[in-house]
Amino acid sequence: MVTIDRQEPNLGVLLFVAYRELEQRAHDAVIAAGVTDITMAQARVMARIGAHGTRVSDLAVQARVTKQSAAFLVEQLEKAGYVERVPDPLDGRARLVRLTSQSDEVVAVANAEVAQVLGEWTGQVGLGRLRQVHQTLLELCELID
Amino acid sequence: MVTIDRQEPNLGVLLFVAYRELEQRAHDAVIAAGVTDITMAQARVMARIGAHGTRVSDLAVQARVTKQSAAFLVEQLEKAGYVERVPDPLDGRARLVRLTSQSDEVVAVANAEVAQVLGEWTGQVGLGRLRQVHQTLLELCELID
DNA sequence: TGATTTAGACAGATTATCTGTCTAATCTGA
DNA sequence: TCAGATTAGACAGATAATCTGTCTAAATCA
Repeated sequence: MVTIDRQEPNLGVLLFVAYRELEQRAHDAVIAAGVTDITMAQARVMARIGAHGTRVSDLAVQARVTKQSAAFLVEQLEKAGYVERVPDPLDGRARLVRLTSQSDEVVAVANAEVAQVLGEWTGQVGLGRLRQVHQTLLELCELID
Repeated sequence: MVTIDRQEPNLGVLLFVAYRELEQRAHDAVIAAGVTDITMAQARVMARIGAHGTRVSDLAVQARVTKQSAAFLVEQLEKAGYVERVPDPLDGRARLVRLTSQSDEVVAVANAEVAQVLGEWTGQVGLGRLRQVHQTLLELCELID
């Protein structure tokens, strides 16, 4: 019997709070920078688009939504000009979703705010322990995915 | 400049994956146990109800939604019999949301599945490192909340 | 090559979420 | 003490996000 938990707040809540803080702060920063037409759900999908493009079905898996939901969000982002869809040269059925240059500023602002938050977190627990968390979660995610 | 990140997958994504795995596995287990009328959003609120009851506005803050959204989810849970609302003896405006005995089985199943997942995670990274993550997140959440 | 799987599009329904407004109770400060 | 500000929650309405189900075309597999 593993007894890491049982006392509140449990690990699930803690993971949620930390995850949500990072997401909300990044989103708030983007809004503050004048980009007001990207929702959190859209941003969640956007954040999972790889450098060379990602399929909608892969985005769906990574964002933990159905592919229909992911497709809906990608459609909004495309209409707003933040992403484009190009044919996948390796698979005639598929299309790769890619960030457009219009997203560059958004990504930069979001990354800067994430760095800011991580700085605050480092001030609280130290860089070593934050890196331990990162490394451990990395190994856990390998198990999960 | 903090450089814990910059390489994918970043900490935000890792936190999301771990959080979501725990939440989804717990929810799946509850469904598998025959309780099919609790949604993930409802469960998210339910999981934040304290032993002696919690106000809707506090649930809203903890679940990171508006109090209207929290009230809506509590209303569904109340209709389904999983929670009840009682007057708060300390504040005439407020009502405390409490779990009913009908929730006992749900909580037990969810807790058992969480323990199962944590066991799997322990197998992957060891108990010590999992506890480190828990402790560090605890301190980060103090900063955040 | 025929059967199965996969990627995505399309349609429709439901759920979750928000903003805005209102009342009553509590708290605060002069 | 009391008037103003704040807080808890209810009510209404709108929008966003999400799901299930179905379909076609392309790829994979046996």
